[in-house]
Formats: sequence, C-alpha cells, structure tokens
Amino acid sequence: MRFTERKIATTLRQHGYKLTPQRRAVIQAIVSSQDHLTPAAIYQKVHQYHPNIGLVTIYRTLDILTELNLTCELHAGGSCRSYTISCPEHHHHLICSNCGRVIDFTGYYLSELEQRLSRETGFDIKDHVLEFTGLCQDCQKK
Amino acid sequence: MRFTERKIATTLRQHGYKLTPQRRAVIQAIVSSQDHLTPAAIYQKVHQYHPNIGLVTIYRTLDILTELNLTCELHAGGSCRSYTISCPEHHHHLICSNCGRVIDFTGYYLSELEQRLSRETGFDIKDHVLEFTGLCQDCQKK
DNA sequence: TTATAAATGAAAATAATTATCAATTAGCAA
DNA sequence: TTGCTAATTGATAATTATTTTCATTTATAA
Repeated sequence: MRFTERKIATTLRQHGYKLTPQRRAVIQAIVSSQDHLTPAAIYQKVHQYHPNIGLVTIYRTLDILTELNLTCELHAGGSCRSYTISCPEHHHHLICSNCGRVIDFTGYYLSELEQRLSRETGFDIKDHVLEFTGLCQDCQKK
Repeated sequence: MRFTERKIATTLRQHGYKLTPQRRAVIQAIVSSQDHLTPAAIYQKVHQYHPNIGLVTIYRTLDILTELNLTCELHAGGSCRSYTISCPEHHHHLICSNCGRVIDFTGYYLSELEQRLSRETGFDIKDHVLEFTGLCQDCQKK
C-alpha cells in the first residue's frame, strides 16, 4: 500500500520540514497519479490549480521527498528522472513504457544474490534497482 | 567477456555504419575503461588524443553503439546516462558508487519472476534493469 | 579513382537543473 | 492571538546537458 497524502505530510513535519501549500500541491499531484511523473509533468499538473508555484519548488520538494524515501525515483523506460509515491515495504516496480503506469510488487528478495555477489567480488553492497518494463493490458490492446 | 574493440568495429560495419577515426576513438575510450562513463567523461578522454573531435560526435556514436547493444546504459548510482561496454551474454551490473567501476555478472535469471508478474498483472514484459550499487574493495579501504 | 551517401564540426537552439537573493510565510513561543 | 525567526518561496540568472541545423569533409563501394 502506498503512502497517503496524510502520512507524507506527517513525515515531512516530523523531520522539521514545514508543510507549505506548495508542498501540499506537489504531494497531491504525485499521490493522485498512478504514473511516474517527471518534474516537468508534476509542474504541469500543479500549475493548473496553482499557477504561481514555480518549477524550482517542484525540484526542491522532490529532493526532500526522495531523501525521506516518500517517493521513489524510477529509471527504466524512457525518462531518467521520474517519480512515484513510495510504500513502506521493500518493493520493486513494473512500468508500462507506453502510458507510464507503475505497479509495485513485493515479496521478491535479492538478498541471496546480494550475498553471493559480496562474497565473490568483495563489494559492500548498499542498494539495488530492479525494474521491469513492458506494456500494461490496456496499452497492449491499442 | 566484454566485446572487444575489433568486434565492435565489425558489428558497426555489418550494420552499414562507417568506421571513422572519430568512432574508433570513442570506442577505444570506452573499451579501455572499467568504469561507466558519462558522455562528458568520454569526451574528455577522447579529447586528450584527438582535440578536434566534438562532443556531438560522442553523443551520436553512443546512440549507435547503444542501438546495436554494444554498450549498456547504466542507471543506478549517480549519473543517469553513463555507458560501459556490453557483453554478448545476458548480464547485470554491480557498480561502485565511489569510483564508478562496473562489474558484470551473469548466471542470474529473472524469467520465473517475470512470468509470475506477467500472469498476475497481464503486462507484456519486454525488459528489465537489475543493478547493484555499493563500494568496491579498494574504495572501502579509503 | 571517383561518386555519393554518410558523417563530421561548429554554432545555435532547446531542455534540464541548480544557484542566488530579496521577499514571504509556517509554526513556535509568549 | 500575535509577533518572531528560520525556513521557504518565486523570479531571475547561471549552468549543464542534449539536440538540431547545415555547410564541409570523408569512408567506402563501384
């Protein structure tokens, strides 16, 4: 289950960040979308209802949200910097390369592989990216 | 085993691309590095020996190499657009987030997970990204 | 050797991101 | 409730990254 708007707001304040109307608007824009959105796309959505929020504020808010793990950055499939709301559990993504829809999936663990790689290479592994891309059912029909 | 300079050159020509000195230089720069390199970094390396090769040519060559699957684009760990030489087998990457060194690993298959996801979501899955990031042995010491 | 399509470099155009700074404001304390 | 203050914002400019354009050059097939 993804983070709710309220949960995100609370977390922001717990970390000493102010909850400004601008930040609310950015959060709302991302939460209300199933897709992964680029900064520019978020700006567009926000701009419709709050024409005086600047693009810079979008960038700044995204930095904070990502730092607090409230959003995930996606990599695969087109744009290299796009965002979706995160969820508390460890999860990975399945992305439709046509419409941008993102499906989270959980229950897949790479720890065994990670250990094998650590042992074989001496790397101290910190993180990983696992993303699948393809066409969702709707986009296949078209 | 990664593609050699010769193999890359041959493949280019097989696909009707001319083998210009500029392209040779770009290929040489990437092949001779264990790291993943951004376009700018490749330009710098190339520029040392061939000061009149332009950055645009780097971009153009990278596009071709990527299209022919001779290089891979990496995503995780910092820069979103960086390249390393590919290898013929299906493989994934382990990347040092400090020095940029890339280690390929093979023998890990996601087909079972992929099938499960297809079944559960109806997606037609085309591709995936699996990359680990961490610190290589050398960088841990520092 | 030559003809020709492909490739190049230079420069400009566009897009994406970050920095600067004066003005505004959220949220705490009184 | 009000006022204070550090955090935040928007506007603008500055960087950085990438793409387009076009006249000139060149790799290669005939």
